[in-house]
Amino acid sequence: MQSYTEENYLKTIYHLAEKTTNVQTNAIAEQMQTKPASVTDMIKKLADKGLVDYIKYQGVTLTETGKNTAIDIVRKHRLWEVFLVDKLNFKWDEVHDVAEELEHIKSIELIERLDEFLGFPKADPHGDPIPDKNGRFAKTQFIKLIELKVGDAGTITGVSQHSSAFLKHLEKLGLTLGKQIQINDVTDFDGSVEILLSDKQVNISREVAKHILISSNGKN
Amino acid sequence: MQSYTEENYLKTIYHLAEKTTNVQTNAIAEQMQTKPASVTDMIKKLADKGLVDYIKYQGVTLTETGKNTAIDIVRKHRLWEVFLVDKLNFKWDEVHDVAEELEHIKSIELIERLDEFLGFPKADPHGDPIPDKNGRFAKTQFIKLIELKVGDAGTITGVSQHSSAFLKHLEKLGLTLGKQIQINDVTDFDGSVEILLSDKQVNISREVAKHILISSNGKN
DNA sequence: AATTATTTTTAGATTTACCTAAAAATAAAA
DNA sequence: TTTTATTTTTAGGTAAATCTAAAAATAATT
Repeated sequence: MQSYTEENYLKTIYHLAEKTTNVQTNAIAEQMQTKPASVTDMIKKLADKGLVDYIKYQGVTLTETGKNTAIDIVRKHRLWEVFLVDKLNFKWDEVHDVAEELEHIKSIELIERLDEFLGFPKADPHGDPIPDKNGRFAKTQFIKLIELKVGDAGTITGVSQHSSAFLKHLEKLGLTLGKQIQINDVTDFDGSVEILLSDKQVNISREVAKHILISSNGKN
Repeated sequence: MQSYTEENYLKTIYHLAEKTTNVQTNAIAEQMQTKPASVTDMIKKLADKGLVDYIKYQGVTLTETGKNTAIDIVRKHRLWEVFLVDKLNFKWDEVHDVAEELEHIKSIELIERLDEFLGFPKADPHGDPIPDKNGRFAKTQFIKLIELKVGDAGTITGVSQHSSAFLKHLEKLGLTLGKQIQINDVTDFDGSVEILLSDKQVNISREVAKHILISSNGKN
């Protein structure tokens, strides 16, 4: 059984490990709004519990057990987000903080039943995949919108940026999950992208285009 | 802003205050499965924060602020219980522990929306009243089943005992909330009560009868 | 390779919520 | 009204998760 804090460390390490194999102390500290010294302390504790492998000055990796625990927290977080949006009508930019608390509720039964109540969703409101109860993710084939060529079409199925500002911006432009889009043009000058969104012409900056994930319809 | 632990103390004091005005240190300790010395420590802290009035050796009472905080936690607890039973199909004897965790989730918006989602319920799965967002309880007129006379009839609307064993027992006898009952006889020998429950004759012990709450239909 | 900069760890403190054991206050009984 | 019993508090200590400041290891630069 892990404490609330230990769970947060595991989750953070899990997410950071998606980018680098050995997760650095400083990176964890920054992500968790704490100091490197505190991270070192906690890492030792997690290592003692067999949740991470740790070599001094070399960063950490999750053990099998640690990874499973982290995935379980991610699962809970994302299921709660679905609940908040689908059932309680929260907007996709409002759910993160509350889910951050709800993810630590311990009952397994609760999550099983919540999953069923929500219809076993495969993705959260931002398109992030929800692992099943065995920790397995459905395979997803995302392409960043920025990588599409003129003429390519697809469906918006995710975002790789979860800040409220970004999500509200997308909402205003009408770029929400499930929407069909087609690339009309890429501006040479600033790299902004002209897209066709249900007969409407929308221009988005290169920065925005980087963080929209598309699943292509057939040909690619 | 209170800690998880402080909230639990306030809630416990609130419940104990329903029986005695000045809540004793030992009573709190017993209820919270902790030691009197720890309670004294926490009481001082709560007093410093203006959440309880405290005179040494004389027990505590909640201040207005303390009481409002406690009621808010009770509200959350009971709404989550409704959610668990109505939406996730938990049994009424299975919800307490999970609600005990959920009640500490902080978002006000969450509770407002949950309340609406559940249809603004007035009572939890055990018949306990749910305060509205201003902390006001709907007036309830309960009579203990044990106090009814032969011939009296009414509806089961609550229980004053929440142990899993008791609730399962009631479930097995068919004595669930909303059921109509009538008193057929009270046994001289052991004080057990014969009741009529949808044409069936059911005998319940005096002890059980003490903890079933009835709202009488018209005449009383 | 030596120096400088960065990252990480250690050492020693602090805060929160506990604890045990002993002392003090209050309540009950002789 | 003493004595005894109960309740409550104080004193001193522990474990978890932090912190700051300083030391040690690693990485980058000249």
